[in-house]
Amino acid sequence: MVSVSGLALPLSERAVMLDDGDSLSFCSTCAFSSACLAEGLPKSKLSELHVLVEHIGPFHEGEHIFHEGSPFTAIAAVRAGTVKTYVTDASGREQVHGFFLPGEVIGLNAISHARYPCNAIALDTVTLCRFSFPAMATLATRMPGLQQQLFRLLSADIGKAALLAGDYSADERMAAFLVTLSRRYAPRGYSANHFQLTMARTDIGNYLRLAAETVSRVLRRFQDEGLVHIERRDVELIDRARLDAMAAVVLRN
Amino acid sequence: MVSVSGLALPLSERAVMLDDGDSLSFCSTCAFSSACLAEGLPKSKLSELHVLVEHIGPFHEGEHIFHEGSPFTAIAAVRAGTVKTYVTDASGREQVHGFFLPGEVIGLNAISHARYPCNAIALDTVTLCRFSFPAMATLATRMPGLQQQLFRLLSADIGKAALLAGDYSADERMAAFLVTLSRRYAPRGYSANHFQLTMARTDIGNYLRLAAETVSRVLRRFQDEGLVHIERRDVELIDRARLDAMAAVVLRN
DNA sequence: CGTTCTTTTGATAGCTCTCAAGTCGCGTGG
DNA sequence: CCACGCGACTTGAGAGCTATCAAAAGAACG
Repeated sequence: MVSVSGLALPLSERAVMLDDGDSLSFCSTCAFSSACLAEGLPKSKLSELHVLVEHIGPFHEGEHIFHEGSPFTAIAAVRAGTVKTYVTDASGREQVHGFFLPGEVIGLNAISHARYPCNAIALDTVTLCRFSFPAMATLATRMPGLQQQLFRLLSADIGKAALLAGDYSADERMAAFLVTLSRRYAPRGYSANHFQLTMARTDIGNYLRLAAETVSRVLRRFQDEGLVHIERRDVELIDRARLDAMAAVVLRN
Repeated sequence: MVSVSGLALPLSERAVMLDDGDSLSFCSTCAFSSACLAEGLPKSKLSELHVLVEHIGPFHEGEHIFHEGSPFTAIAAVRAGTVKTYVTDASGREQVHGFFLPGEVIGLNAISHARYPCNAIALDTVTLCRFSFPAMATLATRMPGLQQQLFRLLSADIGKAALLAGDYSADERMAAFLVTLSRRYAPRGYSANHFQLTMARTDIGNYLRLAAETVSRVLRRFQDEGLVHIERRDVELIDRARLDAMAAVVLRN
């Protein structure tokens, strides 16, 4: 829980990484790819965007990327690893807001209050692309495509937050969770039906608003019913059709 | 449920209202006021923004303002009345996403998919300020203040959606609902502790993810405990301190 | 190889939902 | 003006889903 001293504001203070040579293969799957890699844009503008980007990390499991209440300076795209965002309520219980996989953007909900409204922590080894938000907003006035992309990202996050707000059964929530993970992993080159959970059962429960025990029981039953095969954090989706059907109630498709 | 023919796309098709002379007193409480009324801006730019605005309505109780799946063209600020946004799930049950009071903005969650992801319906007589979004985005590239305002509005909506997603008791949800209404009415010139509910118990339940009967019971108990005085849709907050305390669990302040 | 955390499994309790009936208010029409 | 009818709201009883408490099994780590 306690952050390592000196890393209290890591998203703004961390040393920039040397180029690891993997930029391009990552960028093509990132949420900013259409802006970063836009082929129709003049090279001068593209380089302006790339100048904004700082590769930071690695953050190790349990390290915080930002804390609730810290001044907002930057958003960041996940390059590698998984980030969990969460808040701790009055009674000390954790409420997980979301998990962010490679290519996804953290910090968007901090714009309105100029402070991060939640904590962000690395669930495994995480590297990030950091974008100074003031600089990015300024650039967006000259790059309508970038502005559009930011509007779209923000708007999409409104919808994501609304999804889990519905009153669904434990089964529906769990199915939606698994299917969503699959749909986010697949386009990034991971297997759609076989992946590793990077978060604990407790985290899943705090995200889905279920007790960790309920998570365990539902997964057990899903396995008994032939929907999935699960061993520790290794997940294989077996009956994808039925899972999709259960998840559809939540995901609306 | 069925929209009056010819009004299927009212937000984009409705006739523009004549100026009712009340623009300024409304605008000062609207979410765009800082942009619309910005005093530091050149008059040329201000007039550009005002040109974007179309006053539309009135919509009467039960009339739809937009439908789920309709092409997204515009966002709108509520001028008068209350708007409810909702979706209907597979089993035919309504999930209310939010209530929008005068000064608040609807349609922001439609940007990412270029379609409205939910329905919007008037709970009483509603008038709106319509903003063509493409035009507004274009203007935002020349008005950094407007762009900032849009980013902030979008970002704030992410947080609003996340609030109700937590697992709170019926009492906490209801207290948060009442306190939030009060806090939104007050700065718009309404009484902070005495106001009318514009929505049915059913709507409140579908918003808070409670059965309508539970809403009724909780309100009854709040009254028995001296927290509020309620008669039909007339609400008076009595013990504001205790209500705030209960709501704080949800609202995080 | 012991310690610790994670996960699983079981038993019980509790909150809220569902079903059902009854009350109230309001608009309509006689 | 009043009776009627419909929808909104209230109130009660019982069931169900999930949380909580408790304990044990299993994996990870030094």
